Amino acid sequence: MPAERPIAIRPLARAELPSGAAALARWLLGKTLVRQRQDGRISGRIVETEAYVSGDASGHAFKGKTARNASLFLERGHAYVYFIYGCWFSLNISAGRAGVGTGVLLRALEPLEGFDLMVRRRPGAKLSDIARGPGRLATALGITRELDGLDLCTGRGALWLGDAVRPAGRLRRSTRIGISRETTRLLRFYEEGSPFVSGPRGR
DNA sequence: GTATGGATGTTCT
DNA sequence: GAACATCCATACT
Repeated sequence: MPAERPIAIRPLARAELPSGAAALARWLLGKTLVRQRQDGRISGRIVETEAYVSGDASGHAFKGKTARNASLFLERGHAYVYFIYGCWFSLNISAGRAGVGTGVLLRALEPLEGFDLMVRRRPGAKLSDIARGPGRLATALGITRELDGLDLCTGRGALWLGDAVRPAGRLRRSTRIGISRETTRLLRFYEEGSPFVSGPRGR
């Protein structure tokens, strides 16, 4: 809901982030993503993530480092933004040591601040749909390639990670969505019962 | 409520 | 030329 004043959000330091995509993906649930724009601040609780682990055939880093996926090979806590299906951006967070190539896809947010700013980019969307799904999340927050490679552990700037403002609920896991390889691995994590999670009612 | 298919651009074969 | 970590409108039950 739109807050009159900014919520107090404590920035996360890199040392706090677990290393490894699966560990980071679980740990990020309940944490806060903050998008600072000219016209104000957008923030949300992370309620759904997917891990793309090292050596994972469905991960973009699988075939090695290229110009496109270079940000996945940065030390954990950096943004990897890519363009997909000709229409959408997706936001990932690198999860390993420098040079490894692993990350966490952010799939859905529960809005905390800046709902009006999100609606401006996704006219007509309901609160519960505004950042439900990776493409919608990126659109609602105005995330584009410009943010690719950004360090999210600075506590300031255009995009950064903050601590949970409310503890994460019960954690659930499932197979990942929208991939054609390594489809049986349980590397999608989400908060149980959250209406802000993508997919048909849990899974 | 679910199912289907089109749109769109970048990357890599 | 194909595949792609998706979304939305439309057409159904």
